[in-house]
Amino acid sequence: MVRGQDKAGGSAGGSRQAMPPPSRRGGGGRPTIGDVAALAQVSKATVSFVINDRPGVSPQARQRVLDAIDQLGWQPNAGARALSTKRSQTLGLVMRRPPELLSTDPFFPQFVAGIETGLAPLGYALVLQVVPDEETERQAYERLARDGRVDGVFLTDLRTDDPRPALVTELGIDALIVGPPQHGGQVPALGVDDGSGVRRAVSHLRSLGHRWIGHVCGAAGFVHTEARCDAWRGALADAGLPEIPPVAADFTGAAGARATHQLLDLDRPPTAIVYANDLMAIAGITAATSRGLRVPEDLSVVGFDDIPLADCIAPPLTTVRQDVLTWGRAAAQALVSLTEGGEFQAAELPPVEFVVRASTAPPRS
Amino acid sequence: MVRGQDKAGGSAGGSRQAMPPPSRRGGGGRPTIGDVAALAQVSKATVSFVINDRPGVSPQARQRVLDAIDQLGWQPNAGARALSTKRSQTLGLVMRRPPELLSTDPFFPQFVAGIETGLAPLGYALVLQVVPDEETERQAYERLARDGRVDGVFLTDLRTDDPRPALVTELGIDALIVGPPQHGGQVPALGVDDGSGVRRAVSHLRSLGHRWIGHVCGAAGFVHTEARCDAWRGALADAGLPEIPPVAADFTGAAGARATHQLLDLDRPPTAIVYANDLMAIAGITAATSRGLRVPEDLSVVGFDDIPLADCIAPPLTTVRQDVLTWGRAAAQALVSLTEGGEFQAAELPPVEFVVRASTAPPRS
DNA sequence: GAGCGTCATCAAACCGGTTTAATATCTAAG
DNA sequence: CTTAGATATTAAACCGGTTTGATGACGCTC
Repeated sequence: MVRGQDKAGGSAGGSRQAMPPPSRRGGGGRPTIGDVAALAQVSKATVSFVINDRPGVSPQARQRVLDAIDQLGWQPNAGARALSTKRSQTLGLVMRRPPELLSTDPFFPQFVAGIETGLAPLGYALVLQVVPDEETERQAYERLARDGRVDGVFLTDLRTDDPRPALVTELGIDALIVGPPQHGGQVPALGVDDGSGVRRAVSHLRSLGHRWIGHVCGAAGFVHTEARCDAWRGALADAGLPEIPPVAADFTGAAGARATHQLLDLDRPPTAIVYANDLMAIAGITAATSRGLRVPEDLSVVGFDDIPLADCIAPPLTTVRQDVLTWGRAAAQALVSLTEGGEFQAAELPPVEFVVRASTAPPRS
Repeated sequence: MVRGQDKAGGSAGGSRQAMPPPSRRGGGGRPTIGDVAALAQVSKATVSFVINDRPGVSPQARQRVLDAIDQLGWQPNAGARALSTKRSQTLGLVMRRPPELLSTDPFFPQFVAGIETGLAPLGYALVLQVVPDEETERQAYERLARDGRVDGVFLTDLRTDDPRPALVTELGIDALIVGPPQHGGQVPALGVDDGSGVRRAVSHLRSLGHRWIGHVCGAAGFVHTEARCDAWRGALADAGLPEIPPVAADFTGAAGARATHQLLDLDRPPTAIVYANDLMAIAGITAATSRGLRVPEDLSVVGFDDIPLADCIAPPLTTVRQDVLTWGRAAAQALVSLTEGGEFQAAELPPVEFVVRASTAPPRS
């Protein structure tokens, strides 16, 4: 296919007449500097001068170029990226999270390491972005997609009504949701069954004799938080146990302690509590201990994650362990195969592991 | 400067005579497919076929190309990267660490987040690699440098006699050491004074009345481990306190517990222990408690890092907090300015903060 | 020995911004 | 009115791999 090369011939200058708009490339291709130049009726060089803020451009031409850029939604392709192949051999991971909260989460580093072990043998690289809010997040994905820096992106920490599945579909970039499949199902997903861990915890506690079990869930609005909460309700119902309303927290130690006190302040406090992560569980143990309760004699505690510290505290924490490393590796392989062949087959992930330590025991009475 | 374009004219085939080797580009430029083609006396296309394992190349030509590639140390530039500018607007971070150990470290995610907050406003991206061993690490840097994927790299977790400063100098890529300046001083460095935190800890314990203080240091071979150990010795000497030989550990909870028992098994056990990180300190508290000691009444404990959990355990951990986020941001800005202007001026970093909580108290007697 | 098919080889075009060098236009001075 | 100088403008080359289309060499058959 022939594409118009710069401005059509004829004497420069003179009167500028309206021309039929040059044909845009069809389909999903992003606009180019040539498209902008054609639309603005200038040369590519002038467009380049404008976007690089170089002198030698008349205000009129500059404005036409700016308008054209705006109209086409164009932005310079980072370094005529991955020039011939159109493939950058690079995947993107955007984390939306307040930076100061990142270190509370054992998931992130493990998952990144897992991605890397999956990507390295395939010759792929990973570009990482950490953004503070939704607006920045959106911009990050748009930039990543438009300048062709990545062949595909991971979507983590999906929220209920998350705009990103629609966004990546609109941008036309390959994406993989890290977590359970979404309702719409537009974007492929790869995730372990969060619920099975919770069910294992409930069944463990029930077999110990617990009948009155509380739950401290994670930050509201996250898909996996809802999933775990639902699983908890389901597990209780299946076991024929009564339900204490789950207490909302946000994965931080402070919130975990607060939620624990809230549960223990009930007229009939639970004999066991399942937490949505280890950090809150450990804070919960400390909170319970400070009230004179002994763990596990007076209160059984189950965490989630199996952070390295879970084994180092007193009592060692009974918890749910996910093989995040393997998960990350599988996700990497799945996304690469998606961007290369278009085919996606959900890999088999190892099931969550239930690690029984010493923070759970039969209830007192 | 004119560069030889493909094979010089003349009829193809026929006798192959030795030609004077085509002039290589001078200086720091990496060799190109054209250089390889000229040296192998084939066209660029043939080289491309060879390196892409496509059919249609005679064994002889293939071998000559492979030899030429080998001789020049050439590898294909990833996508004619950052084509005109020669700048990828991307920085690289290579973490050499067993993937399963990554989540023990609060430094990594915080630092990455800090880099990102520094990089995002400048329009830079970060590519991340996690490698398991030194060989892979070296390869990672070489690839990153040769295919021009990054403009510069961060060097973290520097070891004594680390090969990387020499490596990046040899590869001719900009680099920034994250940590105290190195002896050679070839590569600029940006780091907080690890020692001051240790000195603060010792001075705090001394003012409480402790005279017999132990130290559990981190994994051997790391520059910052040595720095903290040296600082500890210096602080003891300055304070006129006797020195218990520091116990080597490796930053894991298990090692922290082991080292703690080792210190408490001494004929005259210390009344306070300073740990090289919080994880070991918390494991140490648990170990001491399991021996019937109370913290802080019978043993004072000081950690390092101020992980989110430090505040959630009993007793809350007295520890040294570094502003890793700010550090990462400053490192990002410094490395960008280095790659862009060549100038490096060490930014001012906030000093470490000493957080007094409840794991330290005056000694018993 | 002409005709055909196969295979190795390479010149040239291409990807999309950047930069150079040359041209066109305009103003001010002579 | 001519000319020098400044300014606006753009065609073309360039960066470095990839791919195409064409050419040439060779072996085989009739």
